[in-house]
Amino acid sequence: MNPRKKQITDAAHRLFSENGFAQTSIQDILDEAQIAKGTFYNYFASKNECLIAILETVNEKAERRRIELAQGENKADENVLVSQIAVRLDMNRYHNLLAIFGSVACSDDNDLKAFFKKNQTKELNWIAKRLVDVFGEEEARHAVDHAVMLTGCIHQIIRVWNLGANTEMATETVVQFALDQLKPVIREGNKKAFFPKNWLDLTIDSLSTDYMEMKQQLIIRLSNLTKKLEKEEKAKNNEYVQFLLKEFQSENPRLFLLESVLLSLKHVFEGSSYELEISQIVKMAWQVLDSL
Amino acid sequence: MNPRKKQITDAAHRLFSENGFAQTSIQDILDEAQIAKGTFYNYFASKNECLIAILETVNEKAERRRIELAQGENKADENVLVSQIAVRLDMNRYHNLLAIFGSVACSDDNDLKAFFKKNQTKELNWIAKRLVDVFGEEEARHAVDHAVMLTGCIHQIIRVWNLGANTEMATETVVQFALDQLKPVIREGNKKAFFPKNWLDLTIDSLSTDYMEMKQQLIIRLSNLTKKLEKEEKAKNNEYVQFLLKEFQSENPRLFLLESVLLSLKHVFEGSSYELEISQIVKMAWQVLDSL
DNA sequence: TATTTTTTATACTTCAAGTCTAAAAAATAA
DNA sequence: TTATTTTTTAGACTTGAAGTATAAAAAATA
Repeated sequence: MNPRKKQITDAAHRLFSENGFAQTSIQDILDEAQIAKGTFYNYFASKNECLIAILETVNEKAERRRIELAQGENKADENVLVSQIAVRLDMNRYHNLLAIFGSVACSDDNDLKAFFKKNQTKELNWIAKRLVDVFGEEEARHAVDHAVMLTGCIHQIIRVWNLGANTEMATETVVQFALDQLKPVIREGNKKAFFPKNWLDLTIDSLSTDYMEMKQQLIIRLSNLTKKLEKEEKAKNNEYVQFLLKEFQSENPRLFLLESVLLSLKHVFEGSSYELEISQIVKMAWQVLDSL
Repeated sequence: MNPRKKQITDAAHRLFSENGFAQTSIQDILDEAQIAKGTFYNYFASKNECLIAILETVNEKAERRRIELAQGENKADENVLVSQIAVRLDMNRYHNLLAIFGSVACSDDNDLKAFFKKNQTKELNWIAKRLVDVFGEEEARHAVDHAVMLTGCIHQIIRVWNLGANTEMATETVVQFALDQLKPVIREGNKKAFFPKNWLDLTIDSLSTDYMEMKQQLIIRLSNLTKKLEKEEKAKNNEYVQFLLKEFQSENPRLFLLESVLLSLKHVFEGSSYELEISQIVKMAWQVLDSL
């Protein structure tokens, strides 16, 4: 990273950790980093952008540490997983990020929101994958469900702990406890999954903020869907999808038509097994429409 | 509630729901409620106070609804519990409160923080109690653990669902799923509990913002502790506790002494079974010290 | 009707975010 | 080295929201 940029993020990082994100003004950062206002705005458009830069370095650090922890170990070793998960919690705590994660929900900055969404999705995906490593292939279909529950438990335990205690609980203890508790759930394999297959992958697709790219992905998903519907000979429902596909691909998509068809689409697929996929597609489509 | 106050909170409530808490300026509220700035500040010292007033009415509504749902039903009926838990989630969703809960973490308003802490503690306590209703007395020792995990799972599932879908998931479905998943955990009774006995009650004690009251509670807890230590003949450790008790009760507590003893206290009890209780007491004590 | 309380309109202060500019300093090219 | 370009600086300026202050009007109460 550009040394001046680093000088700024370092200063901001110190202040955010010590005093909190919302409590730190840009002026504070300027004073701490000993730079002029113009310089700051030369590198960042806002405090939020500066925060993203910081969080990215923290992410990289966490990722490296996780790789280190796995080095030379058996990837099915539960203890490795526990300490790997704890790495991120420790990072959060060390950098006082919990408070920041809170402030983000209140911010209406779309970039920042997208950043956090992407992060969370990545983290869950990673944990799901590792659960399969540890608990075997038969875990695959439920891995996302379990990753979600595991992280939910861990965070809530930490939150509640902090309600009443001022000592810090060792993160590994929490992770280990949550995992132990959930083991009977994980082992009980014959259950119906909550989240649809590939839920997180599909989610990631819709996280792009580049509308051209998003449109491409939308078209891909629509054409996949239409193929699937063709196979199942659901011609009636397929009409809608094919229409959307054609219209989105055309030179000048007619907005009013797309809007109208999107509105009906959800109703058409209500109750079908495609309901969820449709819901994601519709969401993406509206975003693309906004950009047209 | 005073009709004018209600007029203001109603307007604010509308705006918070529609546009979000952070996005609503006080001026917006004045316009919506058709009142002058002075009137607003006549009833609330800040936007946060206004928010608390709103949340209190929502709380009451949720509480009433839960009582209704239990009317004439068997309190051990799992389905009642599920819909009772869902009540609050529906409230949150209906009033768009999730975003608000986020913004609170970023606020440095102590009253607001205390309010949320108290709310969360109450909710967990309530769920823990109800878990005992449904799963029997043998659940008592683990009820808090399970309440924490259950709420953690529920919230995380909803969060992740909202990452990728734009349809709203029926809250009862989520609650039912989480509860079903956790049943093997709940039924496996012979585990070590994570949260100490009465954790939440103890936590509630430390939520008061009235320092006099807090001091009284601190004294009560110290004297309980010293009695317990006496029974166990831990004279050495008891010296510290008894000293603190006497000093806090004295007319003019010597701050420097208290500070110094509090610092050692944690080390003295490190590793003992009192570690957690001590940690809470120390936390309270520091708050009381701040007020002296 | 007289008095007190509440409400209003408006001006004011404070504070932080962010823009703009002209000059100084530093980096780079010739 | 000198000339040119880029980066940095200091500080003035705009905007917008929070919150304070005040005197007059309106409403409630005695």
